[in-house]
Amino acid sequence: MQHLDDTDKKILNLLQKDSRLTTKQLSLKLNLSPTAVYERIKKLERQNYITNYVALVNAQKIEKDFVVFVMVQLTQHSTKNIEDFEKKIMALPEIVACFHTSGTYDYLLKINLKNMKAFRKFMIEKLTEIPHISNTQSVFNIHEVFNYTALPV
Amino acid sequence: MQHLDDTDKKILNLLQKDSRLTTKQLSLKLNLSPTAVYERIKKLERQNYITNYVALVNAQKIEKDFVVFVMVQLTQHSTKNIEDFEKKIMALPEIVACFHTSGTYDYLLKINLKNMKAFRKFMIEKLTEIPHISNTQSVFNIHEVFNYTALPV
DNA sequence: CTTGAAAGTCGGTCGAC
DNA sequence: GTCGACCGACTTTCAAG
Repeated sequence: MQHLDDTDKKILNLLQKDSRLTTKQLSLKLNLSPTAVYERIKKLERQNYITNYVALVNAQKIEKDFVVFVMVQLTQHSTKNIEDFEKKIMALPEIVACFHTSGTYDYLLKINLKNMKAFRKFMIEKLTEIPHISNTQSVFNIHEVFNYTALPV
Repeated sequence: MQHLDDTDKKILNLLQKDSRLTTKQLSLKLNLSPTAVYERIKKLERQNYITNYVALVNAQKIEKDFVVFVMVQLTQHSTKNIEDFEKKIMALPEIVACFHTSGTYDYLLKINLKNMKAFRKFMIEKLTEIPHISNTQSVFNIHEVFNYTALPV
């Protein structure tokens, strides 16, 4: 499968919103047989268009809805420093995303915590303990307008 | 359920990584009966700890792995302007996340596109068409170190 | 691609502890 | 809270067109 046809795209868009849709339900939406839908999904999985299926958890309910974006500048950009830094970052469960970025700062981190107090503790005890950091800037999330896991196909 | 016990937390952590685990598979990992696991999952769903189940799609395969973070400054912060802006932003499928933030800029947008050319087109034809924007700064993703959908419970 | 059928598994419900 | 048993619905595979 070199490119996806409209039916494949519809399947991907639907499953990105709700992976619990059965082949039967999908077959009704797509005017296809359940077997055909099944074969297409298996193909999408086999060819790695679909990487995995996950449950999404409510950050508020588990008290992890205080979100901060921390931009980090490194002292030097040697391979060793970068590998060192990324390794240390990966070990911190509060950091849910880490992007190596262009611009003034080298990394953009997304942190999920309980509240400001937890953030203060995290910064003092964990992030500033990591070597090679020269400077950070924290941007606080005031309101999450939206944050999709789905990509438009 | 006011608070989650260790078993609930384990279930949430496991399902956040792979929602296709059956109650039977979970029961073996947790030394519990499948029914007990089933009841706990249903409770977690009912009480909105688990909001939904989704398929994750490989951004590379669908040519949407060029990621840019755009920070946006508004001209004025009136309620009308904010509502207006957020509404327009929501209508753009390239924008996969939008956070109202503290600091110099008012919004942090995450954009998924094919390449730089598509980004240029997006900026010229779509983003700058939106009213009330005074200033933007684009930060390009050089490398995604990690980007989890799972939160540590 | 379709239909139909078969086998095995799972989700979901039940009564009982 | 736990468990074992049950049944219908589903997934998954296959044959045939």
